[in-house]
Amino acid sequence: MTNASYGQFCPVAMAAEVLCTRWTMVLLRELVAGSTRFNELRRGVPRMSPALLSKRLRELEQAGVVERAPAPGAPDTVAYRLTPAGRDVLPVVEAIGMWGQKWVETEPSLENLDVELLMWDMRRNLNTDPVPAVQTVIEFVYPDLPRSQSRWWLIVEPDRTVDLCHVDPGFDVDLYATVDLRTMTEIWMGLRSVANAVDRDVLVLVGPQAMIDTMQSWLGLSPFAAQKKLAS
Amino acid sequence: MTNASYGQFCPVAMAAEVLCTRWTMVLLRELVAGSTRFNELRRGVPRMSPALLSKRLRELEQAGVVERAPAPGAPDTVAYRLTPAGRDVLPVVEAIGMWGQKWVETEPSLENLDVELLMWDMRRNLNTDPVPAVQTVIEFVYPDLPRSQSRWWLIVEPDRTVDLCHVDPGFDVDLYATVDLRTMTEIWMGLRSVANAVDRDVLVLVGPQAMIDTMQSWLGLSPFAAQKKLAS
DNA sequence: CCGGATCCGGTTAGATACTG
DNA sequence: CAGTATCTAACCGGATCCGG
Repeated sequence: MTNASYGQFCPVAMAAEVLCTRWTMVLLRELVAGSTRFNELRRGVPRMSPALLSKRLRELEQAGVVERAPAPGAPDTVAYRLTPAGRDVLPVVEAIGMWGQKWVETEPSLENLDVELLMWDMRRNLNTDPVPAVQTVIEFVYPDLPRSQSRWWLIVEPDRTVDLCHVDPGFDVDLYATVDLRTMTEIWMGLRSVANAVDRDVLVLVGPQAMIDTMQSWLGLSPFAAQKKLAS
Repeated sequence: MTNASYGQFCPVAMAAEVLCTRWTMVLLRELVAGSTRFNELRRGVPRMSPALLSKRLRELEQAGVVERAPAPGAPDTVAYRLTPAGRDVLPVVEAIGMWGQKWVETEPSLENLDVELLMWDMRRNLNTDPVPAVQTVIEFVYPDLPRSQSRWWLIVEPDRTVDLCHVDPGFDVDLYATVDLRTMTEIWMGLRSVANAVDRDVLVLVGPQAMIDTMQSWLGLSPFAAQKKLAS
């Protein structure tokens, strides 16, 4: 209907009609990662226009990949959730991510840094297991960014949920990390280790030695890290 | 350059910029399957315009996924081959194909039948192991198609190479298969078994009983069959 | 035949603003 | 919060043509 189809009965072509339109795979990554609200999805794909996002969500709904439902707790708003078919795109997203991590030249895309996207992803992928079971606050300071974007707080609650603030929440800070955006992005992508960044003084950590020593593990990294090199 | 990028450093987004533009995944399927020549690729994606095919091949070359080289035996023409990065898209193509086989409604796409595409894929995916090591000729007759498209010959040479003809090659035929295009497509996609089609008289096989009995295995099916149902 | 290039009309996507 | 509306730029499909 909206898309002219590839006109093939091959499963690859049939799936590509649904999954390989512009922005769709990136949107699916957001859904797989657990975002459900329209504006939550928008934060994950900030350069996608809301009109196109709305259109893609409707197409995915039509294809049986997502379903719209009233949001729990706010029945007058909408939550988008993956159907069983949608949850089954996880292997596809993983395969694509693995390929990208292994084979795409990172230099050009390291020009497109976005601190909000980075912090948002860190919030989502933080590995809370090694973090003590009391409220823990980590402040990130990016001296190279304008003041309005230079300070971020990750708050791990005792129940292991993670909050992200970009205004001072007023809690005591357990660990300070001062770093430039590019370095932090490289670490998060698995292109560089915490230890290496500390050694070269591009990442400065202030806090309990135990947290510093385990940072590499609780950072969690992107699900695609460990795929390539650690350019050490 | 040609595509506005997603502007994200996430591996999924970076890979999707390269792999998830229109027609690209279907083209990669052809390359993974072993096609190398421009017009050979065109036969695999008959509804893709040659201009766009040319453009995509250049983009994939630029991305390090394919490489152009003089064709062996015809040095004034071109062969497109996958690089190591290109061969590594196989898991992606497989994941997408598996998802399509499992989750895409087949009814609409069964409207887009194409006998040439089907026979071309059969030629490529025929499992020659169970076929005797002498020249073996199988004739497919599609009574529902116009005369110019109704008869096809698959020739398995003693060295296990497979040729496809749509004009009578004049060889003795070992096995005749009379079938309608939709049924044969369903069988090839794994949506229906040979035995079921024979039972319902929509597939008529004439030839040695041994070949008939093993047809389900030497047909080979698409690499994605066996993923779902056999709607029996 | 092979390997494209060129032109043109229709569709899709991006940017920005706005609304219930 | 959850989208529309509108306008413009980019892309795509289809046909045709061209040099070896």
